[in-house]
Amino acid sequence: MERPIPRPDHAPAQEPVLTPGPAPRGAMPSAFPLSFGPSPFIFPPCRLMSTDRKSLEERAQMTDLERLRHSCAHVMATAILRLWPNAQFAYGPPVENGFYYDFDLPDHRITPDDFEKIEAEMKKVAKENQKFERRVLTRDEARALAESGRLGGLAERPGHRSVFKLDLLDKIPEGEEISCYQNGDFIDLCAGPHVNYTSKCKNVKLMSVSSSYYLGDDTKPQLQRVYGTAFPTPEELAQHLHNLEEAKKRDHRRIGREMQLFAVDDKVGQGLILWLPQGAIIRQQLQDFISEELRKTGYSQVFTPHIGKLDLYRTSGHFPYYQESQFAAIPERDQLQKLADDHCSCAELSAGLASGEIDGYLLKPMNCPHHIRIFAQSPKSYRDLPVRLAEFGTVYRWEQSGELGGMTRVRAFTQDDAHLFCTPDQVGAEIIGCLKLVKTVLTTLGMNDYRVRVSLRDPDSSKYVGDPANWDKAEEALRQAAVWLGVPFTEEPGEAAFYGPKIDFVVKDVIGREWQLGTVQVDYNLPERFDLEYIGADNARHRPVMIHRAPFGSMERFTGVLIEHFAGHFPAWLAPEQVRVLPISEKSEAFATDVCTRLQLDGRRATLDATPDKIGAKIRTAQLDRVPYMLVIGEKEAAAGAVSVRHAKRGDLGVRPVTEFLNDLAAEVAERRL
RNA sequence: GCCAGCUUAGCUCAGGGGUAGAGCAACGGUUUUGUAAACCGUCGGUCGUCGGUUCAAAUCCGACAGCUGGCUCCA
Repeated sequence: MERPIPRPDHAPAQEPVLTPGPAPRGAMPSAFPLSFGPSPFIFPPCRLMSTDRKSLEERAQMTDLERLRHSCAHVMATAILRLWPNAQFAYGPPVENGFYYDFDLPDHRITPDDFEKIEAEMKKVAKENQKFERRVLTRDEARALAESGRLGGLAERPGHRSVFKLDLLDKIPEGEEISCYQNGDFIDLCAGPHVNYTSKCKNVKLMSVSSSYYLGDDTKPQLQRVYGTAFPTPEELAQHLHNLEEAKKRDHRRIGREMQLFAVDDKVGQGLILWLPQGAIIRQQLQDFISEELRKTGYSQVFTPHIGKLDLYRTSGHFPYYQESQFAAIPERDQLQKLADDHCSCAELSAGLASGEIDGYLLKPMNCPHHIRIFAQSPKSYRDLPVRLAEFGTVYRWEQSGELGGMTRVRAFTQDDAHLFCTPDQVGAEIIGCLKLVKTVLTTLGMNDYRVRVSLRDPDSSKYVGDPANWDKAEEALRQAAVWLGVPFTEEPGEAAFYGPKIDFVVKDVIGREWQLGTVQVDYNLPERFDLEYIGADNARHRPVMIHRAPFGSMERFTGVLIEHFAGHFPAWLAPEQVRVLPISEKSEAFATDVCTRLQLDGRRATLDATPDKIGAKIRTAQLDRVPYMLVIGEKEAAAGAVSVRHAKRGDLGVRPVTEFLNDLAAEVAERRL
């Protein structure tokens, strides 16, 4: 899992760049400049997880619900063993929405069709009301049980050692207490805690089956994993299942299709988002909003191309270190032809591209090298700093096909990117500036349900680039900025990348998965690699500090999260269609057309529903299309020069003069009211 | 990439070795309508693609593509 940490003094070309090697999985390596780390910025499909081993004390702090679910995992294992006695269990923790157990079962593949059978067996185990009994073991006793196949089994299983339990046993540090839990015939290596009797494990439902690698490591054996959920009462279980159904209705993929916001077309390619006209409106509004804020806060907007020379990314380090996360390099046409004439092999081509003997281009995985070269276009004085370069820059990442899906896990995405070049003394103020921007935008959108992670350096380590005094200042600035934000935050020492500390914003999607949105990262490394400098007040050359920031990560992911946040009911300023004018009959159609035209002239996105439907049907259609404002117009309104206003969420708002409605809506849009 | 499940009309889905089904949408007509569904009719699919088994394949088998979930929130 640990990757070598690229240091500026390492020669990139000496790395074994051509051996594909295991792709980084799960927690992405956090070691690269801006970065292919667990940042969105950065890497779309990264979900968050901690890799620290929990202490026994921490484990004992399980909530009651977690304890119940953990016990349910044991009950499920018991049931599965009754059906397939040869199952080898690995581990079965409680997780956020339930529990799972990983096991190897060579003679049978579990499918959802088996759930009924397993659940029935689980109900029997619950009915038998077995007691969960804890026993402390010596390492030798535990080992003997595992050797006989007894651990994670209903009986001794000659010839079937408890292989995973043996391995897990080895992972328990010397001096830590080793214990097992028994319910009925089932004995499992387990730190606990558990509920007292299996009768508590009645309200259970198996949810899904999947595969997983042992320890999440794709070089280890592949196991089957069954997910389940459990609650103290049947009512809570039913409520949970109901909530899941409701959540599915807000899934951005479903709403995106219903509202025709975006599409993924397999003729274009997996993980490549097509913004449909309706979705493009939303994105354009968001970008306009962000750009407006950037102008107010002293950013300069730039544009850069979608590719750059390979050498640029050799210098930045992206190409050598993250090759497996990028689209393949594009060789120069002339050189390619020459190589073809020489009957050069693909291996030679790869090696040539890696070593630099063959020139080429790369679809850009990040915007920073381009921005760095913009900074370097002219000599800089300390008076020029900070330089803030912003771009809605589209970047391309090679994700494994199984990782792709929706707008949150894609292969091409547009970052609301910016790079700030400043003096070490300016870092604190710049960080605060970034956070203010984030807060402005998130507040405007009513998104208050997020948390923040502050990644700090490990004080005992010497692996970091840059002056420790500057790190201290930057870390303190990040911490203060997090406090100032006023949302829950955690400080995570040792989680900083080698090149600088950072702050990440984390939100949950409707299915409860956590995603990183934005990030603000301090970088002492890239200025070094690109030999950036400015002339200080002392007339000497100094190295600037860079800050990477993408408050929303990517427009794709952010829009996906927004769709779910609003369940498709966007505020008027974002809504693809803001107003639908609904004449009651043809008698009032002329006036309705007039109103619609006035709305359009006023800059509103308005349409007229001239179908022969009755008003109830028109309202229903507009409602299902999630149009925020409906204007009902009959003969009364036409006579009075008025409209009857109905809001999709707030219902009937009464009859108002046309001009009043026009002005109010214009103000609502201009102020970006929710 | 790997494992599992899935792919039938624009959408949601039923069916299933022997002439392809429903609702909604779309289109045409009748209705001139007051805050979440008027009525009648019409159109629409080589059942993801390719190959195999069979007298016969949407159905069974295989490959491929795509979609969905998962791939240590540690005994």
